[in-house]
Amino acid sequence: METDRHDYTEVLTRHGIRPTAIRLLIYRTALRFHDTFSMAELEDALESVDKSTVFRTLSLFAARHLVHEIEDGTGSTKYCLCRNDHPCGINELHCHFHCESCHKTFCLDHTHIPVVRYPAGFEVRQIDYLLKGLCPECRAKQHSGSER
Amino acid sequence: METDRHDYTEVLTRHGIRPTAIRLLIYRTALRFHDTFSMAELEDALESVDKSTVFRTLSLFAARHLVHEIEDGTGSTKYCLCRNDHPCGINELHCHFHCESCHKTFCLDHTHIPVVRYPAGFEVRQIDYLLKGLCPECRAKQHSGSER
DNA sequence: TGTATTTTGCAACCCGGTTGCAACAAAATT
DNA sequence: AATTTTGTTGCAACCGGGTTGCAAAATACA
Repeated sequence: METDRHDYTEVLTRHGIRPTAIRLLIYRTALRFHDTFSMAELEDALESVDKSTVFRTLSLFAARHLVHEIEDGTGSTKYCLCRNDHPCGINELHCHFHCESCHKTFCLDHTHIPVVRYPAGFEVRQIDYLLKGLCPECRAKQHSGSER
Repeated sequence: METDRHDYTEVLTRHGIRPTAIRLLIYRTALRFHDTFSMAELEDALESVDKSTVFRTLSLFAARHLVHEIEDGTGSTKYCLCRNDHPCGINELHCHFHCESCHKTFCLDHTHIPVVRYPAGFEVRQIDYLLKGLCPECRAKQHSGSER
């Protein structure tokens, strides 16, 4: 839980976001999550920031391609920091994995989304690829249990 | 808007679902949608059935693999009838396309989801592949307009 | 036909997300 | 530096899709 004192002003400005104190704080806090996080989780980690501010900040970050939004089927949007410093092209997107047991959603950073051939006429701007099942931990737990 | 009088009792029973009058009605109504539909759309098409019943019926259908649930990022779950008469394997799933302009979600029935190589330890049970962008109609409209 | 079980409708609720507005802070202007 | 303008934040209220408890109705079963 060490506090990151590095200054990310430049990161925000590069994305066309005004680096207010709260935005920098939110960005620093988001960095602590290595996989995805929800608005609520970020809110908890922040304590003193209002939920509407967190919401608006994440929306802004998403619009400026600083975070990705992920629908993992739980009904609550997840976010993850984009490690690229430019808007991700279709070929740079990575897959996500949602564990149906512990409900964590993982970034498979090294697993790129394969682009399918789709019918003519459609214009694709974004792709989501979501695997669902059991994460390694939950799988181990399950097997060690009643071996069902 | 013709009414389908065919009897789908057998379809439901084959999936382990008791064929009550309402469930048959809901199934027949769902058949009228060629792409995906939301709970609300189905409710409208049904008129006289309560929303909780529609909800519980769709949940049951989904649990019994009679419909697929699709998260298209709008926050409202979409459904589509599964045309297979057995639970779809990982290799039988199809992609979906969500239009960011008209907000319709299409089934790309003939575009199967490519299965990626994922890190060891994960157990995959389900995959969602969602393309987002403009559907052919909206794309045409946009181009014919101010040609921006 | 009477009893047990399941399904349905109604109403109320939950909760993540979203918005209007006033207070506040930062930036631009004089 | 003081003032005006613009953008940001917190608060509270709201919205809407989804979900649940419960009693009534329908269905299965003895």
